[in-house]
Amino acid sequence: MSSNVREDIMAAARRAAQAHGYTGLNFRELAAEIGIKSASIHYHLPTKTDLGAAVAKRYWEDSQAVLDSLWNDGADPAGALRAYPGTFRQSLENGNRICLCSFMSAEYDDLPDPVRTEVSAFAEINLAWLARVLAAATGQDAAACGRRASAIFAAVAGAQLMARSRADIALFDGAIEGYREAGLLPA
Amino acid sequence: MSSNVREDIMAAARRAAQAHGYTGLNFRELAAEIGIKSASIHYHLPTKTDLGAAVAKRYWEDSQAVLDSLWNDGADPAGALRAYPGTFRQSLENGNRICLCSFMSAEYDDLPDPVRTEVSAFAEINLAWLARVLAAATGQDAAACGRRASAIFAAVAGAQLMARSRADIALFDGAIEGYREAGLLPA
DNA sequence: ACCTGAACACCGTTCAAGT
DNA sequence: ACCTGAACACCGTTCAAGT
Repeated sequence: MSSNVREDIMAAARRAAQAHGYTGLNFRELAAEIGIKSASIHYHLPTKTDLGAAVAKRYWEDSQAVLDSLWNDGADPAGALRAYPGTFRQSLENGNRICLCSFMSAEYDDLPDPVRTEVSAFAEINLAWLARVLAAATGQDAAACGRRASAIFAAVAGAQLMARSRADIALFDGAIEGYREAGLLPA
Repeated sequence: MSSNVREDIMAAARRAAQAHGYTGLNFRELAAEIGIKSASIHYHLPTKTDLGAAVAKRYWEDSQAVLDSLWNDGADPAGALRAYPGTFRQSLENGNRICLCSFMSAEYDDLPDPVRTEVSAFAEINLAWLARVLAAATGQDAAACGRRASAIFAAVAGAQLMARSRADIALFDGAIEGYREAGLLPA
């Protein structure tokens, strides 16, 4: 069995980053949580940049898998669209956390390039998935689906951010309901 | 003339917080920008909590004034609604910055209570303004306008965040256009 | 292979002391 | 009233030494 420690670091760093961001990530707290010394982390992930990039990459890979399990050229694209906000709701359920990439988007100015790359990838896979689902659900052209995908992605991330600021998941549900009533999301 | 220094601190802190957040706010850089020593800032704003709360309070007060100048029980509520995303666009135009309160919403876990209070106030005045404008524009009941206000506020903040993550203001415009096409915002 | 203590250079925050 | 020196706590990183 190869390193469980590296996986433990990745998991703890992901949870921490979803609550405190890249800036708020620190080796000493991470190490204490895992039960090793902070210097040991550097054996697995040499620098903070490496850690941040690895965590963000894993994050969008996991998200990609979740989205693919939700819909992948199958039936019921409208149902997948209806379920999409739920993938963001989970972070709030999990200790009022938010999307790792939303937090890191705010921190854009202070992000090393390798981390920025992975944050962009998260947006890209969400946008691409939404555009494909929208095309299947509505039959509209690629440009229209792209704009709509962009609108839905930004809107759902925004709802999550607003809910976090009050530590109230009902605010998330309210905003999503508002999107449905307005026609941005399917009822 | 009372303290210009305090105003200089407030202005520099606001710009910094819109780019680096509350955590990224630091006395030494602020001081260097103003031309005093970092310890001197504490004479005007005793703690980082005081600074953060003062800056966030000023931020929503200024926003309130901007919104009131945009619409205050006058004619053309639909026009005011159309202009609303522009108030968020300005931050992006200003060095790819974002709403101070969006950044601080992400940082919720690390915010002292007095700062949280002012962050909440920003959301409240936006929500209240939007609900009033929507009521005037659509004639719908208070509950429906409240949900719609919540949806618009979250969506516009989300569009801003997404645009920052790519340093591309066209992504903001694209998402807003998507909201219009979907019917969340008036065309 | 994997972990650690100790040290390094650096930085934000605080407060007693200065003028 | 207004400002600062200096101490303090904490950070990411390195590296020699340990198992």
